[in-house]
Amino acid sequence: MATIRDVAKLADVSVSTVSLALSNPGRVSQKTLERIRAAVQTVGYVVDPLAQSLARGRSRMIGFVVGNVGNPFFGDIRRELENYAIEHDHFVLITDSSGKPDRERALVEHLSGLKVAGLALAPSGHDQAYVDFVQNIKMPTVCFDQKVAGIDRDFVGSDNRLAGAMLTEHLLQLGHRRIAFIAGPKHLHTASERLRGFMETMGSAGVEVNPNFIVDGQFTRSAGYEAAMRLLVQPERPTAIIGANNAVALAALQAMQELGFNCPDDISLAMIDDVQWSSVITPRITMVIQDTLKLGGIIARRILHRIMSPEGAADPAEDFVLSPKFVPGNSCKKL
Amino acid sequence: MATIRDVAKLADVSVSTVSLALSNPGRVSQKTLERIRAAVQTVGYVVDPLAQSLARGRSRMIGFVVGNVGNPFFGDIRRELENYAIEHDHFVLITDSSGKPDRERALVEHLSGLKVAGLALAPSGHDQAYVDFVQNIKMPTVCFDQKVAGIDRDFVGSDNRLAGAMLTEHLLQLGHRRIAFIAGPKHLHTASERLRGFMETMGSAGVEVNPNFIVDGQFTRSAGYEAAMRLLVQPERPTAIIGANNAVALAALQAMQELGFNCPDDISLAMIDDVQWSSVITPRITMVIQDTLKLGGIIARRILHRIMSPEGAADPAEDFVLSPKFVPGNSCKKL
DNA sequence: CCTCATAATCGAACCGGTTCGATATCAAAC
DNA sequence: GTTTGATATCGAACCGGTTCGATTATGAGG
Repeated sequence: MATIRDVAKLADVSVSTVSLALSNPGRVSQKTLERIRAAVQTVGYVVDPLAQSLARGRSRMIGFVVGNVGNPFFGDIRRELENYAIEHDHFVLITDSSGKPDRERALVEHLSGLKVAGLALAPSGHDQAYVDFVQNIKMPTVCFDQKVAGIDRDFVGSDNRLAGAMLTEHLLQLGHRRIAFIAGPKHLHTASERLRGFMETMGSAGVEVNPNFIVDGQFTRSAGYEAAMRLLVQPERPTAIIGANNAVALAALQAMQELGFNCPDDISLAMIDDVQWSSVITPRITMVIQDTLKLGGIIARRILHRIMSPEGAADPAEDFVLSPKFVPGNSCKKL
Repeated sequence: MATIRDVAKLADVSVSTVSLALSNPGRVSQKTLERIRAAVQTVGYVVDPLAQSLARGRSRMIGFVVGNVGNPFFGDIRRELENYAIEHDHFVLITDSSGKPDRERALVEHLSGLKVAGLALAPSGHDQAYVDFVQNIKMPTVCFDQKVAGIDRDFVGSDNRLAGAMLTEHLLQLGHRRIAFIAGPKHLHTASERLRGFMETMGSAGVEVNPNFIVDGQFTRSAGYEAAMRLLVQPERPTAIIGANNAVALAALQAMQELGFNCPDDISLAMIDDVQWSSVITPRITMVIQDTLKLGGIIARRILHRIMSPEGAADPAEDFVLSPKFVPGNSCKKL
C-alpha cells in the first residue's frame, strides 16, 4: 500500500502539504495540487482510514444500532440511511443488540472506540442507568423508534397513540364493541402510546373496556401467542383483536387458526406495523403502518447535519413525529 | 480517556512494558504485572482499538457481507457468527451490498481498510473480474451461500441439487406430472443446482418436462410474480409449482390468489427456503429448508480458526456442504 | 566471587496520517 | 528599495498504541 510519504516524495513536496492538498485543495497552489494529484494517481494512493481516524479523533463512519436488523422496519430505515450516507462519503456500521440493553451498551462503546462520526440508535432500555448512559454518549446521536423519557436527544418516530386510535376507530365504526388489545411491554413508549390510543378512543366512544381484553404480548411472537390464547379461551370472547405490533398480531392469527376460529368471520384482527409478506397472508390484515422511508430519510438528514455542519452539532434536540398510515385489509368484518 | 502512558507513569514502568504486560502477561514479572493491573484499574484504561489496529495492522473485527441483512437466512447465520465471535473477543461488522457486486466490492475494500481480521462473504457476483477480486482479498475469508466457480476459498452452504430433488420427488410421489419450476438467475450456483435437482429427478422418473414450465423468477418477488403469471395463463396449466426460493414461491402464491386459483386444490406449491411468518401463511407451504444455525456455526468456527491459529491461516480451502431438511406443509395435494 | 544464560525491562522506531506554528515566497504598497 | 501582508510550504509534534533489538537485573553453576 502506498502511503502519503510515497506521494510526497514523488511530488517533491512535504508530507504535510500532501495532507493539506487532499483535505483542503484550495489552500495549495494550482501547480503543486496538480503534481500531487498526479502522484496520487501513479502510486495509487488511498488514505488509510484507521490512521486518519486516529489522527483526527473521528472517523467517517456512522453507527447504526438496533434490536433486530432483520426487522423490515429497521431494514428500510437502514437502507435510507446508507444511501444518504454514501452520498456524503460516509459509511454505515450496522450492529444488532438483540434488544438487550447490555449488548447495546457494549456496541455503543465499541463504536465510540472506533470514533464513529455519529450514531443512529433505536433505544432498547428505559431505566435511569440506561438514560444516563445514552445522555453521556459523546457523539452526535439521533434516537428513533422508541422515545425514552429523560433522554434529551433528537428523536424520530411515529405517532403511536394515533396508530392505536386509528385501528380502534375503524373497528368501532364497523360495529365492534368487544375489542381486545394485545399490548406490548409497558415500559416501551411505543407500546404504552398505542395502548393509550386504544383506551382513549374507546373512552370517547363511550364503550367500556373489559379488563380481561387487555393482555400483554410483550411485542414477541411467543408471548403474543400465549396472550392470544388467553383471549380466545374466555367464555365471552372478543369480536375483534388489535395487535400492538406485527408479531403479536400474527401470533394471534396463528392461535385463531389452531383453535379453528375463522378470521374475520369469527373474529376480526388488526395490527400495527407491516410485515414482509403481508400480502400473501390470508386474510390480508388491516393495519396501520409507519412511513419507514420517510423516517429513514429524516434520520439520515438529521445525523449528517449534526456531523457535517459546525452549528448543527450544537443544535438543540428536536422531535420529529410522523403520522402513520391506515392500510385496509380484509381481516375486519362489519357487525 | 486514559492512555497507555498514564498507566506506565502510574505503575512506574515503561510504556513498552505495559503493552507487553497487557498482551502477553507471562513475559512480565509477577510484581510488575500486579502494579500495572492496579494502575489500569485506577486510571480506567481501555485500549484504543484504532491505535491498536493501526500499529498491529489488524483489528479484532470480522466483516460480514451479504446481499440482504433483512433475509432471515442471513440473519440466523449472522447471529451465530456474532455469538461465537463475542466469545472469542471479536466484533462483527455487518454490511449490506443490496446484492450489487459493485457495492459489495466497495464494502470489502472499506473493511480491508479497517484491517478486519476476517471476512464472512456471501458472494453476489460471478464473472471473471469478480472471481479475480475475491481471489485477491488479502484477509482470511469464508464464502457462504453461493458457491462461485473459480473461487478457491472456504465455502459453507447446502446441497441445493438435493433441495430441488427432494421437492420434485415429493410431488412426483403425490402423483403430479405437470410440474413447473420457477427458477433463479442461471449464473447463481444455488439457482442452477436447484434446477438441476428438479430436471434430474424428473428425468430419472421418466417424466418429460414441458419447456414452458421452466420460467425465470430471478429469485425476486417481482420477477417471480411475472413468471408465475406466465405459468398460470397457459391453456395447459401445471398441477404443481416449485419455487426455487421463498420469494418466487410466495409471489406465485400471490398470483394464484389474485387469479382465483386455490392452493392446493387447483395447484400445489412447494418452495426452497423458509420465510419468517410461514406458519401463518395459508396454506402452510411445503418446503425444504437449510440448517441456518449449523451453517452459521460452521462459518463462525472456520473463520475464527483461520484468524486465531497460525496454521489455520494456511489451511487449504475446504467445502462444507450440508443437507437440507424437508418440512411438509399442506400446500401439495395428492392427485 | 565471577561467569553466563535467562528473564525483565527499556528506548526508539514505527504504523500512517493531521495540525499548527514557523518559515519562505511573492506581489502590491509606500 | 524596503516594508507589509497574504499565500504557499515545511518541520515537528502528535494521535495511541506495538515491536524488536539493546540493556540491565537475576540467579544458577563453577
